Amino acid sequence: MSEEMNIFVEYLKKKDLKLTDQRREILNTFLRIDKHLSVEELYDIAKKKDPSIGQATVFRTLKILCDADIAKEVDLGDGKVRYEHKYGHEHHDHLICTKCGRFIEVVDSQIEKLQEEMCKQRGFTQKLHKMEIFGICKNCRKK
Amino acid sequence: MSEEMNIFVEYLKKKDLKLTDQRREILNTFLRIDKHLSVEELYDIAKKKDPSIGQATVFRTLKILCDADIAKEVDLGDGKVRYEHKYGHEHHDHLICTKCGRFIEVVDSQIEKLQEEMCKQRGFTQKLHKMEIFGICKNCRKK
DNA sequence: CTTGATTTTGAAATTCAATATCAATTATAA
DNA sequence: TTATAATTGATATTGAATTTCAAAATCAAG
Repeated sequence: MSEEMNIFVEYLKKKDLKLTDQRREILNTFLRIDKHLSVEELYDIAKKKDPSIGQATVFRTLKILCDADIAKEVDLGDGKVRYEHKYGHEHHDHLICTKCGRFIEVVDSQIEKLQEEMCKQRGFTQKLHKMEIFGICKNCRKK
Repeated sequence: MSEEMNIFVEYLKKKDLKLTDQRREILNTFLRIDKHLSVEELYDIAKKKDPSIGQATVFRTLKILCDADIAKEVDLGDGKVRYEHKYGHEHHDHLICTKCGRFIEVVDSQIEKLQEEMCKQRGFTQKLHKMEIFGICKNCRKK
C-alpha cells in the first residue's frame, strides 16, 4: 500500500469519513497518472477501471485529497481546475510548455528570497505565491 | 480625448469595426474606475450611465480592448476574469490582499533576471510569466 | 442628406465546469 | 446482524462566458 493511501485512510478515519471502493480507485488512478489532470480527464480514466464511478464522486474525492494534502489544485485560467501530486512534493513553481502542455516543476531559492524581501519592504505579509512561466520547452524547441 | 480613446478609435478603424456610443461609454467607464473589475461589475457601473447597455456588449468590448492592448485580462482563479489597465502600464506582477482585495503592482528586476536565467538553464523559451503573491497588506495588518 | 451594405446591439438561449440535491446504497461500529 | 450515518451516481442547478438572431445603428458612397 502506498504512503499516500495510508495518509488517506488515516485522514478519512480522523474525519469520520468512509473508505469506499470508489475513493480507493480514484486515489490509485490519481497516483498512477503523473500528469496535471482535470476532473473530467481523471473521471474518464477511472471510469474504465470501474464504470460505476460517477463524476460527482471524482470531484468530491479530489476535494478530500486536497484537504488531506495528497493533491493540490492548479488553476491556469484555462477554465478547468487541474490537480497535481502534493505529497512528497515541496512548494514549487511551474514552467509550462504551451506547445506540448508539459509542466516543469522549479524552485529558485534566490527568487523565493527576493519575493520575501519585496513583501517585507511593503509591509505585506505573504501567505502563498504562484509563479508560472509560459513558453516553449527544450523538446518542442528542437522540432 | 484620452490617449486610450485615440488608440481605440484607430484600432476600430484598422479592423473595420464601428465606434458606437456603447463602446465609447464602456471604455470611459473602464478608464475612470481604476480597479480590477469583472465584466459584471463593469456592466453594473456602465449601466447606470446608459441603461441600454447590455452585458454581452461589455463582454465583447472588453475583448476588443484587450486586442487593442488597452486592457489586460487578470485571472486569479476565483471564477471571474478581471480586467486591468494595460496602456501606460509596463509588465508587472501582483501582491494581492486577501482581506481587502487590493492589488499592488510590483516589479523586481532581479527576480525578472533570475527567471530568465532559470529558463535559459533548462532550454526553455519564456513567452510570458505570471507571479502573484497572496497575503495581507499593510493597511489590513494594522487593524 | 439619403441610401444600403455591413456591423452592432441586447435579450434570450446555450455552453460548460462546478456544485447541490436526493433517494437508494453501502460502510462500519456496536 | 443491525442501526445509523455517510456515500453514491443520476440529475438538476448554478453562474460565468459565449452564441444566436432579429432589430437597430453606423458610415461610406452616391
